[in-house]
Amino acid sequence: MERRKTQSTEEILSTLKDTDFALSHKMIQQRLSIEVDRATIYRVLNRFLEDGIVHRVISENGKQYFALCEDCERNDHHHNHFHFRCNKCGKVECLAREVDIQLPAGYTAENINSLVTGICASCR
Amino acid sequence: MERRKTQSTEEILSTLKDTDFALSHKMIQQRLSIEVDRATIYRVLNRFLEDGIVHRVISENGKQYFALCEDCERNDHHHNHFHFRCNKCGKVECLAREVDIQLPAGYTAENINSLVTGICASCR
DNA sequence: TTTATTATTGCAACACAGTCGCAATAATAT
DNA sequence: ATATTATTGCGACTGTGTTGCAATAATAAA
Repeated sequence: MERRKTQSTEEILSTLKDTDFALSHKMIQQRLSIEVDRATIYRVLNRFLEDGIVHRVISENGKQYFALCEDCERNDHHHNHFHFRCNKCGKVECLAREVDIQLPAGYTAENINSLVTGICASCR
Repeated sequence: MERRKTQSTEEILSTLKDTDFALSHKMIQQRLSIEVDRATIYRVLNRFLEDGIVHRVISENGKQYFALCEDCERNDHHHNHFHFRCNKCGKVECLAREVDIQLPAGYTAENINSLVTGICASCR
């Protein structure tokens, strides 16, 4: 199953590259210079996820937000950093701070989703 | 706006008390001995939230899970603990470990949602 | 106990996120 | 230029959570 270079994927990727915070599918759609179907955006993003190009955060509003991976290798992701969503401007940022998980004995972690909501510095 | 003691609220509350992990609205509905409308369950839970009786976690599946507050005062909540959802049995547990938030300068936190998914000890 | 007040409920309808099947399209290989 | 098949758009669908409204029921007052 090879991946093909299409206008949609290119556009979505460059949108993500142009932004230094995480985006919901809707935010992405609005920023695209071409019209792309909702379902397609989700499919592209899910492909990016599989390929380790982006990571995903779930916010308290139940929505998915996507952001480019910074220093991830295909099989060595470290997305155990905190995220922050501003209740005013709605931006979801990746925070530098890492989450140090210490699970009880016998528990194994597969995924971490850590999000703090509040007011960001520029909205204060 | 006083609160009234109804069969629904009593049932939902005791369901939460009987369980040592967080429940989705559906899990609650299934555990009730009486039939309660979906909307009512949500309304009751949201009232509980307002009153500081329960706290809510959002999981990676986008669903809300509710659990009784343990040592919370009405105006002094500390829900900055981690949660864990098992990918096998689906249980969402509150972990003892607290999250120590250290936000960048100028940021203020209002809410924390920290969830780790994986496999729990009993499902391993 | 009866009556009045109003919080709560059930129902239906809704908004929204995310997914999926399918036929049409377009990117790559031949 | 042609064949292959990944990708797309469309529509339909599932599920979560919310809301308006009239009916019900819990409490207070008489």
